[in-house]
Amino acid sequence: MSDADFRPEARAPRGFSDKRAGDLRVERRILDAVSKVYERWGFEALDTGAFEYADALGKFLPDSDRPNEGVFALQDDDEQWMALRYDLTAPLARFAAENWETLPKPFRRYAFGPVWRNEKPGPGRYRQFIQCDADTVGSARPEADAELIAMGAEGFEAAGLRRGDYLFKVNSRKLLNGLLAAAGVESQGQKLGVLRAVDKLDRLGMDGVRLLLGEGRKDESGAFTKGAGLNGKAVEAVLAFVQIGAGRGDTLSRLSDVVGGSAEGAEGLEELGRIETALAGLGVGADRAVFDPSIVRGLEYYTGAVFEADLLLETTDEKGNAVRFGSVASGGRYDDLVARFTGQPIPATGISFGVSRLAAALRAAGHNPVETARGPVVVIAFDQDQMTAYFAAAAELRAAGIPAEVYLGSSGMRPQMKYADRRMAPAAVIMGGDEIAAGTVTIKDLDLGRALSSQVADNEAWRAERPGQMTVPRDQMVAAIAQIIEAASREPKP
RNA sequence: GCCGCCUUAGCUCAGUUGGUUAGAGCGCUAGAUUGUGGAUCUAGAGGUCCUCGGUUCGAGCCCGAGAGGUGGUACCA
Repeated sequence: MSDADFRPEARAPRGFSDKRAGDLRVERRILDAVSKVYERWGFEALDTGAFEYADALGKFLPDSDRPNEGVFALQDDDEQWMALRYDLTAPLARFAAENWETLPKPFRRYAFGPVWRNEKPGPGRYRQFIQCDADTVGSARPEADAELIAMGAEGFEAAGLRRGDYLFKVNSRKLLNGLLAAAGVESQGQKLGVLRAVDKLDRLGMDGVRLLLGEGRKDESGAFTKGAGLNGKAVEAVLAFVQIGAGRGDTLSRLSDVVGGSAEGAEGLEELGRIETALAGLGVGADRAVFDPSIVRGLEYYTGAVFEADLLLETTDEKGNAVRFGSVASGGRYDDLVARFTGQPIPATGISFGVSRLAAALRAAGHNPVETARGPVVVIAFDQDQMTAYFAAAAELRAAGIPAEVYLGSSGMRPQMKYADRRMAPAAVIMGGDEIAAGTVTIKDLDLGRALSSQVADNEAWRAERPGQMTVPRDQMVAAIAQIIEAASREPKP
């Protein structure tokens, strides 16, 4: 095949999705609402570039053998590795370290934008997606954690969720660490294994987690997952811990019986107590945030409080099957991340909204149905010699704040009407020879026609009736169309 | 990464034990209707049957490998 014969297949790379007007509107509305909440709480906006030097991103460093493991990386012309950011936290840690001397401390910033992960895509799992984060750098106070939780709850409601649709679950890494220390578990590998096992509680149940805490577990397909290798006593201690149950003050007092004995556990408990006090002051009750020892988050870097928000509302896909969205917001305390750069320990805590996932969840729940985006008023290009008049009419509409366009295809009138219909235009403007000679315009209320069309079976009658059509003096065009649009926004569409 | 299932028109799918020119519905384009959207009728366009290799006189169908999708599992900063 010669080069000239080659035809590329028109397709988006897997894991990357095209978003049309309806999707974008939902997404922007969420970003806008959540950003406003963040600003109201005193977080300043920060935008950093899509790329970071790879060594700033942390654990998953690209190298020449496997440059794109986990991230999308490339080598700059000075041979330094750069990679697309995989979250907004690593760039913040870099920025905070770089500018620490001059920043007001604690530094409170929010950021939103796409992040990229080079991993296997799946349904609802993309290689590019949008996050919206808020972080406080330079405060070790548990109240900073509590504030993020309360603000996250406010963010959900601003984005369109109702109270009761979501629930924050809060825990502290220090509790489990203290418990494991008291049980004699020291190895980092074992601790990580415990985190991963507990993280699967909702899926595998208590028995599955028990196996994963001990020797390991064989799943239905026969694959074997190696366990954390705890002894029987330690396994039962962890299971007793995660079964304490979710709640507020009651949960804290039950927790104190189990982990109060160890120094780190007592410290974690004291911090959760201060979070409880702060949440109470902020008016966040048990209907919006609870303590739940089974929430651990898989990530290694968390050092203290961890939390995530689940959606409680019922959602179904196109086929009516129930869909469970994972957590749509999550976060926690990471006191060591900035120290990677500065050597100085700088405490930090943050929350991250999964905007794309929240948008999908809102749609699935039918809260914010993605309506077909409203199109512009279409000025029919009836007579090529009158284009000046058409552009003038469109300009006049735009000046009045009404989206409008002149049809710029090459088809006749019928396809132009079809075009206006398909764009969901509220109205079409017709200026043929008759109208121009008489100093009038014909305006067609397309919504009215849409509503009437179901009752008309025969095309003769449909055409003769000219539903929703009126002819008005040219200088009343804008007013007439404004009236049509105003009526459309008041009445629900058919 | 590992295991199962799937891949035929833009979409949803049918396609007989392996047999001539691969079909349907929806959608799309045009006409009926030279200045009018929907419905109806008529006509039309649209296919490397995922790819490569093998078996066979003959493969959409059988065999092997690969790719993509999907469900589970592992990982997930």
